[in-house]
Amino acid sequence: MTSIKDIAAKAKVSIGTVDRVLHDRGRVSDETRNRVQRIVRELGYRPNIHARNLSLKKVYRFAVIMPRLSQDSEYWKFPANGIDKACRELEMYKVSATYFLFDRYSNASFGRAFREALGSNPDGLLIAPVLSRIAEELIPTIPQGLPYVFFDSSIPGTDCLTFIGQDPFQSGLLASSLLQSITGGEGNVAVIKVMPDDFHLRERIRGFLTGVEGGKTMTAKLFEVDSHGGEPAFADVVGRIVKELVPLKGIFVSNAWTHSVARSMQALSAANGVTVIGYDLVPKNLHYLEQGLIGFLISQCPSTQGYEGIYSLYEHVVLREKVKQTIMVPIDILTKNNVKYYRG
Amino acid sequence: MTSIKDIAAKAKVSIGTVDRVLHDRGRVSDETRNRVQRIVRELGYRPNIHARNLSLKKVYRFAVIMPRLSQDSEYWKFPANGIDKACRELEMYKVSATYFLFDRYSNASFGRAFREALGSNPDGLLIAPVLSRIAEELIPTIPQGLPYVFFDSSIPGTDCLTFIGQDPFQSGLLASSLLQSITGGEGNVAVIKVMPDDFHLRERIRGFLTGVEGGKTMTAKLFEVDSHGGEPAFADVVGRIVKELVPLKGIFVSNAWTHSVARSMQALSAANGVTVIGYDLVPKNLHYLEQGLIGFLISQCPSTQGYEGIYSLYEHVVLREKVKQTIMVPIDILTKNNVKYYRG
DNA sequence: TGCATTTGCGTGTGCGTTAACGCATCTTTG
DNA sequence: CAAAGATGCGTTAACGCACACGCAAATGCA
Repeated sequence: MTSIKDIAAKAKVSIGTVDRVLHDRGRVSDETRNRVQRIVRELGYRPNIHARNLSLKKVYRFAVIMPRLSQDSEYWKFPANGIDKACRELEMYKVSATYFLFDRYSNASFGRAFREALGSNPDGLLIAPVLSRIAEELIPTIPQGLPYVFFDSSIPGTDCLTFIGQDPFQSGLLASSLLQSITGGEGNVAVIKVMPDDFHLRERIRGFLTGVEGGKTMTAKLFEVDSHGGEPAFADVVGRIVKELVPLKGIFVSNAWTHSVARSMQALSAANGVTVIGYDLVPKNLHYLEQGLIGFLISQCPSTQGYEGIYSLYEHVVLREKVKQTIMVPIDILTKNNVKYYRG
Repeated sequence: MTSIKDIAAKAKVSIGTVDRVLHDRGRVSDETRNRVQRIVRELGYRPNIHARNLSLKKVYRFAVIMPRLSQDSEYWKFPANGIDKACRELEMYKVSATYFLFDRYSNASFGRAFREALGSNPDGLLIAPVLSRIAEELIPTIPQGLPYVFFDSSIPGTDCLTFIGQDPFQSGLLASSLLQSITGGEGNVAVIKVMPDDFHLRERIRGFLTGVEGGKTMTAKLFEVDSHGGEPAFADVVGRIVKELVPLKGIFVSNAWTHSVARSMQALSAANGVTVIGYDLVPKNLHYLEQGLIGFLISQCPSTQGYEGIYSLYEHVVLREKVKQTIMVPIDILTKNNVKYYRG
């Protein structure tokens, strides 16, 4: 471990000069600066984090901009758990996170959260840009030099520090592959597109349909349902599915509303022989998975996403290390037999 | 954050006295000791980890006792990766690990590794007690107060700090459930028990058979194969399976030798319509999974096991915190469609 | 030339903990 | 009863870094 002292000795200057070079606070001649910088590189100097934290008074505050925790069947609680866990681990490094939550269906609400977050003068942003239209508009207003990390979904063309998420196309492909294994590659399956949709959700469906096309003789039919309609809307679409597709082998649901489909299937006594595949280990889905009314859930490691998001900011802002540009989380397959070992 | 200074002030003693009380190195009157201890409790004092590390010269060395990395189809490289990752993260806390590898099939070799590990005077042990007989014998010789963590498998009746592993029974149950979904709950499946076996492996098979019994009309037949016989032994048993069980719907392999089964199935051109389920993301299994000759692999998050093992020791020895008694890792289901997002 | 400002650098202090050291008091021992 | 040891406690120097301060020398400006 080379310390600032070793550098100073080798460069024949004082530690004060080395400090000025490292922190770029001027008052150093070009010649000295270059010499010190060369030696820093040569010795692979990395500041001792303990010494730094001992002397540093600065606290690091990260702003988290994401949907309200209760929305999407309480899905957002999971990323929040990961964020909280990371903050607990990094507490001694003076890292903290503040939430700015928005209504997942309101651009105005996103805008408010976004502005409030920036107004709090944070050291970094962790954003779930589920409302891509408004996010795309506001991202450029982030001050130069303020790092921001996307999780869940991304906004192309921005220079975010890191993106953490799942490959939605591949997850759809996986779902279709599972369903084909079970049906023997034959029969009717329904694809439920839950509206309002977003890029992520469309990619899942595209992946699923691509898988079906590449398979044998399984046929898939797309159904749309507006989630604002709540349970009745799902009951309605499931009713249509059961009537139209005979014999029905499986249903693919494009997001966490899977439980509403399972519930409707149960209500119609139509669940027998039909495999329901959907997304996310939210409490209601867990219930139907355990009952056997949902066959598989695909999980996108939401708490990991939150956790890694904070860590990415920490490594960049506090440790000043290079961080990964993208972190793809695993596509976890959950059944009633392994679900108890996943915590989201 | 209350510091040792605050305690000293409140107790009207010097920080030296507080330090002596905290570290229990005598030379303090009972009255003073009690007063200080009370204040420590009242103020909820926790040492500042940065200050501690800055002043501490002690390095923590953990000894890792596990099979040679090349064994079990290179399975053990994965836990080693997790261990290395943890060590990299904890490098600044002066934590390091030393490997003491043994031959997975030799009690004498385990004994040697064990004695060498103890001889190196470590601050903690991380052990994969795959040779349960000899391990059971040697564990009691661990000096009092030296913490040890088991991963992969456990030795009941010992007071290890933590056990990290997977529920093997449940993983077998999961495998049978997957196979029943695919076969529609009917037809013949083969169960391959790879010898020499151990508790873990037997539990997986017990789980699988329990699942089959609870199902519909699927019938399972058990086959044993000695892994010392290598590829020919597997070719032989697969030949028998294909001949005996007609029509064959699936094969469950109890450990990482799954690739040899897939290979033999391919050689016999008997892979069509047969779903092979086995364990562990070792390189050869990955290959056959991608080819579609292995349908599912069950992974036990081996790198996580190594990672968590080191962390458990770290938290106990360095931070002196309470740690979890058992950590059950998820039962990951891998297919060719999601495998690329798992790194073991 | 004289004075003010800037530039280049070294010094010193604080952060909280550890642990070696040392100074008084007592207590035991020959 | 003096010497030797034990007891109870305070003092202080690291540990590596951040940052304020201050002192010369160099430079600018009149």
